[in-house]
Amino acid sequence: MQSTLVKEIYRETTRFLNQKVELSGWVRTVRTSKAFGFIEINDGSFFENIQVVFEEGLTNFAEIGKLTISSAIRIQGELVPSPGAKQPFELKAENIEVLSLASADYPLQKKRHTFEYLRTIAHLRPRTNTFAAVFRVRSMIAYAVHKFFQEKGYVYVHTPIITGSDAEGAGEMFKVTALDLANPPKDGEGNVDFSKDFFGRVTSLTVSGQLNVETYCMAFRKVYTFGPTFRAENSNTARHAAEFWMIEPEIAFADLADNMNLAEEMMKFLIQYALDNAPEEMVFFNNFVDKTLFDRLENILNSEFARVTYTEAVELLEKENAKFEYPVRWGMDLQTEHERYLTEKIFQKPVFVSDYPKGIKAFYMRLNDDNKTVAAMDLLVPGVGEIIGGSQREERIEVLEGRMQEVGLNSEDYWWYLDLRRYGGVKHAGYGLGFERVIMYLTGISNIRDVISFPRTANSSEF
RNA sequence: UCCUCGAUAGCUCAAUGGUGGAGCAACCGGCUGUUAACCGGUAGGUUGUAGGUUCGAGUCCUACUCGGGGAGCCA
Repeated sequence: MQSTLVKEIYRETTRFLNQKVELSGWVRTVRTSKAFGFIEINDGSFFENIQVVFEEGLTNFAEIGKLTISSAIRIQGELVPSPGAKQPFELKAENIEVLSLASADYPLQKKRHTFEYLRTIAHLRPRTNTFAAVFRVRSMIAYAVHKFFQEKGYVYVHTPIITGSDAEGAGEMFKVTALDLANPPKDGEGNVDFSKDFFGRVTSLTVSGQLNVETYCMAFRKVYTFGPTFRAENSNTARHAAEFWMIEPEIAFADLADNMNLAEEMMKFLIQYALDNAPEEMVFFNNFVDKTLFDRLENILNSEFARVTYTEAVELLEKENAKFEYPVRWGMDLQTEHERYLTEKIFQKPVFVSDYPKGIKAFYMRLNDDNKTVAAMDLLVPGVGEIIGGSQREERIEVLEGRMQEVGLNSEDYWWYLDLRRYGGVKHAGYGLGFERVIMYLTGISNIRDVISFPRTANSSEF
């Protein structure tokens, strides 16, 4: 008999009802009585379990009644309507084969566990309802990201993981070296001589694919990256990780407004995709993780994101200065408390904040005509904070070189980046989207460590 | 990295400076439709690590490790 998947049974019930089927899966719970019992199994194909009924007529009835949680079994039987209220159908077992008996000290019990504990058993936590739901949604949303951009004609560019550009200013970098760290070669001044290293220079793990992907943008017009990103910041928060995935679209012949339009359309697409394609998981999140999830997501789908300039945001916030630990004034970067107040209290939905003072933003962002602000934008969302950071890029070479000088960068190190402005450079824009932050936003999970399979944070790289 | 709170049975938590307990899980038994099944019983401990104060420390002090919340940095 050919094995059937639980997902097929749920999605095409009439095809299987009152038919013989074979299932295989892992035991989630066993409830026994003297002459019969129930097993719920999960076969990995679907969020929901299926209930198996077994009776004392089975030759191995006693053995089956003592099955431990997470044991693997194969069942042949008939799919029948269930008299119980909690499931529409159940499998009446005619034969149950024990494929693998799990040790009784299996650490996941039939009870609620804290996320903190589950992080210590990251190799087992995808077997829980919550993490099964999180990681199935994560997989679907990764696909949805590609679907969104590919169907719009974007070219997916694999930018390098190892980079020699050392001074992008996006964060502390992890060094990549093949030198013997116990005995590295030294130069005349006693410093490590990286010219003897594998690449003949200092190299690091990428903190952003942006500078590289801009080059492909000038060839393909619409491009995106989607890959791992590394920051050696000693951040200890619920929304930072040392290794995370980032999506960076870049569009030519486009300005900051086009950039924001794209970001808004993409966010709505991803939300709709999750609701349409993972309904069981999303209902679970709404019931057990964040009871406001559906209200929040529906509100976003049905409304336009707010858009304010930094200057307007500062004016709005200054009226509320009494409420803040750090009062707002023009020229300072917005504190987390200010960002939260904007998106959670004033607008109560996602808000783009644009046109920040040039002094607090990166050198490559396009200088506005006021000479004081740059065409940058952050997307702030309730509960998560900054989920997107982007800008229109400076395409005027003399302005760009001037900005690099202001912030102390050596333009020779960026010769190929500057070349883009020499050879058909046009206005263009792009942004970086933190993939994990999207998953947090879509699921209501509040710690980034719980939306990455094996999170890497400071002092934490077990598994 | 800073502020703050915490770490006790496999898990979630109690225990006034004076004999470390409970619920759940595990194990044994019972139960004819269960739904985190239920009922009875058994076993389970170097109180995060290293020092210190004290007649006596889970409890007080110091350092460290890890975790939660907040901040900085950002995605």
